[in-house]
Amino acid sequence: MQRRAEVTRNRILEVAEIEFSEKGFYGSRVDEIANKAGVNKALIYKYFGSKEELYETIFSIVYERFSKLERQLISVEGLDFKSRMRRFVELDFLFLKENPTYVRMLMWENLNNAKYYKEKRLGNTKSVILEGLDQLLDDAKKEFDVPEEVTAKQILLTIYGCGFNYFSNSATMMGFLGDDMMDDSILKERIDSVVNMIMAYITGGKSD
Amino acid sequence: MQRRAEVTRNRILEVAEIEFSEKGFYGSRVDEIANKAGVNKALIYKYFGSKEELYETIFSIVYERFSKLERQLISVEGLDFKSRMRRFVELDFLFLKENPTYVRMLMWENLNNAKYYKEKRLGNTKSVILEGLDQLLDDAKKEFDVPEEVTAKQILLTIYGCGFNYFSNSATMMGFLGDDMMDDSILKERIDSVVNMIMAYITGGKSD
DNA sequence: TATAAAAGTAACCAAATAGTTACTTTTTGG
DNA sequence: CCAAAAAGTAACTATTTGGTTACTTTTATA
Repeated sequence: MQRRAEVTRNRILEVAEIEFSEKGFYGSRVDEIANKAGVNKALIYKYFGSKEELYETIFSIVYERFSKLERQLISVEGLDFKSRMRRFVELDFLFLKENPTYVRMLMWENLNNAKYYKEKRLGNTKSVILEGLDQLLDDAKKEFDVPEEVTAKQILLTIYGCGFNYFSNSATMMGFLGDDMMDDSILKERIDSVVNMIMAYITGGKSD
Repeated sequence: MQRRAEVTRNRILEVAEIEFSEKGFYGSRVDEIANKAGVNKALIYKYFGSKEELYETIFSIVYERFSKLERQLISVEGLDFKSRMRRFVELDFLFLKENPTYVRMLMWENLNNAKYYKEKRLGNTKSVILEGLDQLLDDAKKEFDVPEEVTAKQILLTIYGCGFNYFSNSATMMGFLGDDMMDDSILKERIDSVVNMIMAYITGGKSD
């Protein structure tokens, strides 16, 4: 592929990512993607074959960014357990804040019963994350008296649940929170709360 | 409106709820809704005016079910604070499990920047919920030494976040959890974990 | 039971949309 | 510098889709 073609291809990808994340597969129009990319529609079919394959390509790219984050999460650094846990939660929230297209594409994907997610066998990093969190918990057990029921799985569900939901449902949450949920200080409060809650859970309240 | 008309109208509503929750506004086809309801398409326009108004009607109906739950949540019963908190979380999880169309419609709605949610000024019950949770917290303060940073807002975000996300993202979570997330014992484990975590947070680990 | 109103339908339309074909322009290597 | 290959386009098609119109059937009641 020539230089010019790569530039054009990337322009299509950029535009299509925004379109698909905003409107989903059904809501997006190939004509509109072509127009916004300043390109003839036929070129999209030449490069990507079909609307569906274009969508798949975009989803893989966007999901890969999250996979990269997960690889960071498994070896999170910090002086003690709490600061490592804080960093873990912070990295997750920060990623979600800075990657709204990921949040939206994962929502579309879940509404579509994770069709492409399953097809491409993504989510295999998850067991790696669980192992990493398990090791983190082992370290916690040296510092604190961790209750038996505390598992990496439950903690991950809590962090991912609180994190993802904060951003995915912000439109319907906005109203009742009143605040600007994307405001840095509000966000910091939320992160602090999640960290402290998890710490209380893990340490049985004897963390300080 | 005659008896027959009401039956027909309800049949359309039932079918449309499934269609819209499964495929969203753009993915749903008026023709298909008409076919599945065993009705001529023109009748849908006679009753509801447009595809958009039909969607709005459905969304209001589905959201009202959640509003009803919230009215239950504010006056949750129980012997002590922990059992009331448990009941609160249980009711939320149970509702989400039994109302998959609500979960999906709220996801569509959030992807649509809460257009109808805002238009219809839904979510006004949220401040009522916050007040209810505040009163629950006041009761907790009689029993336990509750840290200052603990607020109704943060607890609600945690419960709603963990609850909603568990169901909304189950398709992409399934893979890494391995289990059947809808299995009663797995679900009970999750609820227990959320309750215990919140209790540890609120009581500073001195709940038992 | 006659009739008016309500319930319901067949068949159509205009616009939109995914995808294709035959063509022109640009780039590059010998 | 020129021919072949790659990049890119204009204009088309078949189908789908939201929406409408003119019509028939059913129901209730005076």
